[in-house]
Amino acid sequence: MRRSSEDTKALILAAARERFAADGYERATIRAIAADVAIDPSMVMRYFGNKEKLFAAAADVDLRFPDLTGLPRESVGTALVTHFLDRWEGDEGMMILLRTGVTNEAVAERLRGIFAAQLGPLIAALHDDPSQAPSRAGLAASQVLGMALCRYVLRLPPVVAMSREEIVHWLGPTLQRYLAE
Amino acid sequence: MRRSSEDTKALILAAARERFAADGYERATIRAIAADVAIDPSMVMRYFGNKEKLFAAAADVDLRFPDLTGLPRESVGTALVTHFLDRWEGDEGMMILLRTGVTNEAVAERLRGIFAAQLGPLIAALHDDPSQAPSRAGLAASQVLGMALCRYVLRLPPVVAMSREEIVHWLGPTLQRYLAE
DNA sequence: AGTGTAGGCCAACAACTGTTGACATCGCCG
DNA sequence: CGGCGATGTCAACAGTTGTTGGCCTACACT
Repeated sequence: MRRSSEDTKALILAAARERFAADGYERATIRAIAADVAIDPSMVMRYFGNKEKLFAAAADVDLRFPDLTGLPRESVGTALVTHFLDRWEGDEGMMILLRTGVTNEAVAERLRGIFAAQLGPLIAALHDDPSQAPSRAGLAASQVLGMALCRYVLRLPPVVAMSREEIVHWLGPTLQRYLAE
Repeated sequence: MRRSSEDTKALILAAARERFAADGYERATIRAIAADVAIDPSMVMRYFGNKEKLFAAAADVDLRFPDLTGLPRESVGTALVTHFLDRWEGDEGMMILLRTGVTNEAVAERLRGIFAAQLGPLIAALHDDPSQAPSRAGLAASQVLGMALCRYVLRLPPVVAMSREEIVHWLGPTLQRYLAE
């Protein structure tokens, strides 16, 4: 029985996500991805055109920011932390963006775009004076991304060892202050 | 007039630092570094053996943590922020470690070592109950590294636009809470 | 002036990369 | 049964990378 075109395309994409998340853009080779699916590298080219397009498909993730407007104002901090922990542990998308964004200017630009288009407005809606919103969003991003960096990328042992509750307990008030105070 | 051996070696090292800081390990090629110094790539090999050793020389940075024990207890937070801002703006060492540590396991391991050997004890000395020190150090690292990531690596515009004073104003209390409360 | 040597260049290597085009084979449909 | 399109393989390409060894050449010293 042969696989359908869509099936192998999905297999390739899954393998590519893993490789890009684990190794970054340069070290995730098309040959390695193809080997993971036990397939010829030329298949990857046929289905995705070239490496850049394959990466674009693999890195097409939706941050799915939650709607904070319905929440009691004093709990936006914890809400954001828990959401991001879920997001990071859910799939490899976040890891891909961070691992590659650090050395790939195009991805960094994309992160700036996501940040400005999605997180900024979200924060702006919370506050009376919207002029402070970008700075506040930036501060929040720094703490959230820093936690992700230490826990999921650099794997600092004490940070890995912390429970979700501990992280929420410590980061919640920080984000609360950055966002709403 | 010919250059002395030590001179060119220093030139190569300086160019390597720039390239590794700007491009990361993979994309910083020996040929590019050599071209920056207007020299033949084989010279780089002669002076540093191979690329790994060149990188080791370029990434041999000292974090130079400050001595917090003499400080009034309530100002350790701001002291740590200002120190790290200085450190990041001083030379390329920090940038090299972060850019490469994200995709290079050996550098990540080294960061874990630095963290455990230098930041951990520093924090432990501040607190009565030393069992909490690793978690606290991890939290502090997450905020400091996250700020560096957003400001110097990803260059999120609002974070870049913030002044040193603003950053100290916002991060100081956060670190103070993580470290000493 | 002759010579040894430190500093530097050149050409080439093997390995690896993304990418391409020609060829094989399975399975459906007439 | 025969053919044809979809699925997949093979071999090779051109470029880049780290790395090597042989060669040149300016300069200090006798």
